[in-house]
Amino acid sequence: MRPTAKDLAEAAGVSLATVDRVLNDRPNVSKKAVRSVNEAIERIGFIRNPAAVSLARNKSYRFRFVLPRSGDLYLRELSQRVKELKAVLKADLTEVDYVQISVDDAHGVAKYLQGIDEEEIDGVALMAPESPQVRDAVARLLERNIKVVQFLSGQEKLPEADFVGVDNFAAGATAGKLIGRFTCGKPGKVMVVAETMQSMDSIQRRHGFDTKINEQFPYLQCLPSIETHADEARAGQIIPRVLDNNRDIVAIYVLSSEARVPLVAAAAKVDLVNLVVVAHERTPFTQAALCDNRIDAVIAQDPGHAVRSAIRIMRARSDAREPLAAQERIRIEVLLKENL
Amino acid sequence: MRPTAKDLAEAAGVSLATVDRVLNDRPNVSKKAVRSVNEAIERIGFIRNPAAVSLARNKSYRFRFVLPRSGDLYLRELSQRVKELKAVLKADLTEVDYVQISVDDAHGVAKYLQGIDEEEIDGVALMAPESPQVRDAVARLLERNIKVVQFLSGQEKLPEADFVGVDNFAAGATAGKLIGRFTCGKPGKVMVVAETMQSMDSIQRRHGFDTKINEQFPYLQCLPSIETHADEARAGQIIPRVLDNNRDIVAIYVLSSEARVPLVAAAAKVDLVNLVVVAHERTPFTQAALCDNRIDAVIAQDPGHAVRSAIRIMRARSDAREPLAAQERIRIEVLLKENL
DNA sequence: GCATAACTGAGGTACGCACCTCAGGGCAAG
DNA sequence: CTTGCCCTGAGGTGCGTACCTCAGTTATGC
Repeated sequence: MRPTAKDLAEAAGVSLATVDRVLNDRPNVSKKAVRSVNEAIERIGFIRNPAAVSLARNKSYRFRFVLPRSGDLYLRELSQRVKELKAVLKADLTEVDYVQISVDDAHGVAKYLQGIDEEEIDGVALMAPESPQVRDAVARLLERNIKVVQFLSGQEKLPEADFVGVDNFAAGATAGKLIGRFTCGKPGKVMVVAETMQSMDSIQRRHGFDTKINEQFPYLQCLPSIETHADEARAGQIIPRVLDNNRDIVAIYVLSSEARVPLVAAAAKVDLVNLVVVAHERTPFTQAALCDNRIDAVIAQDPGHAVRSAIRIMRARSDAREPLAAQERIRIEVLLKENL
Repeated sequence: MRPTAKDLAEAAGVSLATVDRVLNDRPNVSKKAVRSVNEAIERIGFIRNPAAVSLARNKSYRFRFVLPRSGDLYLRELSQRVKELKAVLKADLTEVDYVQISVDDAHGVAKYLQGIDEEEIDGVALMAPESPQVRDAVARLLERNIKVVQFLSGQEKLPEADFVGVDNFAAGATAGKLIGRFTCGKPGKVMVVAETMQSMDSIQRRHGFDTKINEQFPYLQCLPSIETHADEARAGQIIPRVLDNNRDIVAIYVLSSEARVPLVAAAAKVDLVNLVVVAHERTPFTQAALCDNRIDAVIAQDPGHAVRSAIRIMRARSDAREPLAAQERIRIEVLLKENL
């Protein structure tokens, strides 16, 4: 039979009340009592019954995902995953929702975060770019005991908040490796497209990419990053122009999470099937493009995993538990047509 | 406030006892009562509090992983993951252990399964090759209400039991794609090494591999599968001989889960760095070999995910719930040096 | 040695549900 | 009509923990 708190009290030679005080860090316990209880825990292998804890506390969790307003297909995937989990998690006393705000306006983000009521929200998963204001707002959330997870996006990692997402340097290097090997030693230029090079993710991906290419495939020449600013018209102008001016482009690397706009723009000028194309994130577009060989490989981080992981981490933090690091590492997935 | 069973009784116009009978499928309830309760559930959005259910039932889960006795590094990874989860899951009233038996002896496997006591074990995750005897034994386990998960290994999938693992045809095709693209159009032979071609996984991987190569890289010639039977001495003899007889080998595909033995044998004759090498499963060996370029890519299924998934499925089945299919799909991972 | 603070134990209630008993009502077959 | 069966409600107990009160005990400072 699994030992209960009562057994623990007996084994430690104290009362149930004292056991309770020790287990829940209540004041007015002597060091001696703490010691004897802790020792008894080890000795008899006491483990709190989480179901009973949950029932007695009768506490529920309310988490919010703060996502960018702008965005295309990948963002839709993310919000879709949150919605799906919403239904599932209701059973577990966990309420999840999401909002979309303009993350480019750091001041607005900070203001939004400040407006979050700690009586209503226990944790926030924040997908927003780095800025001093946001850093500050996050720090203040933590002060108010609202757990924060830095979600996918590229703040400089705050040591106080958990991070869910991949190592973007490695992701870029992986893209570089694939482009290098898939181009088979053929010299030429590589077009690199981003939404913006302001964000930490883009910088890190680009850095990993360049490092890999320079080191191992020096006959490939990477062009400066094209920034679309998520503007379809702008992309439709610039990208064909670059393709025109560089007839020896052999590969395209789209390092932003949204590949549709730039690749549709590029397809107006060249047949993507004849180029090596690597993009990020699995979306209906990239998946279809993989299938008909317009894209050769996709570097992805599973949005479902990411959302679940963020929730598990916020829950653990709310319970003052350590999350299981091993389980929460998000993998850099390499998707080919064959392993979709 | 979240509605409780009491609220539900009120809303349905019946007593708590009847609500209980409906919720737990007890006998002696009129169809009318069932209807009005179910309708009230929808109406007020009643959801059982799982913590209270767990506490009241005071039930615990005991699951067993049945793994092969033979095996090298990947098997060690698997058992390691089981051990790790053992400690974590104790908190959740879930006992997990594993045994290793000689899975080649179908009769022995069947006998072992038959000997499992349904009073002691609620679920079995079975990693063993297909055979009529094993199929039969699994069916009898299910009859005794012991949940069964077909774990990673290649039975023909029993429709009654859940399966955790990857699509091995797709895994083989992925390996074929990588070898095809990494060899860059250079004609030559491909050495294919397996432990045995008796098992369903091997057959499917080989089939996927051949299909891909024939379809897209016909200038590559795949040699017949070499079977090592996990015998180091045998591998040390055959593999160098094949390499000697086929000087135009440009790639090696190790389709078994254990890559160490065949690749060490091959390395005695050739420098793996100069060949395209694709293997399966992340182990200390494959990881090190990726790092120093002896292996170009590894096709992997994360053993930690697989173990956790099997446990979640067995738990869901024990609770007569449907597992969440979307979460339990095991990905075919492509590992390069860069995204380890 | 006395006041005060720090500690301890006994006992209770609550959480939401599962599972049990038992009494009584309705209904059909004989 | 009775007998028996199906159905229903009322009420209780227990699961293991959190959290509360209050009386009583032991150290601490002065």
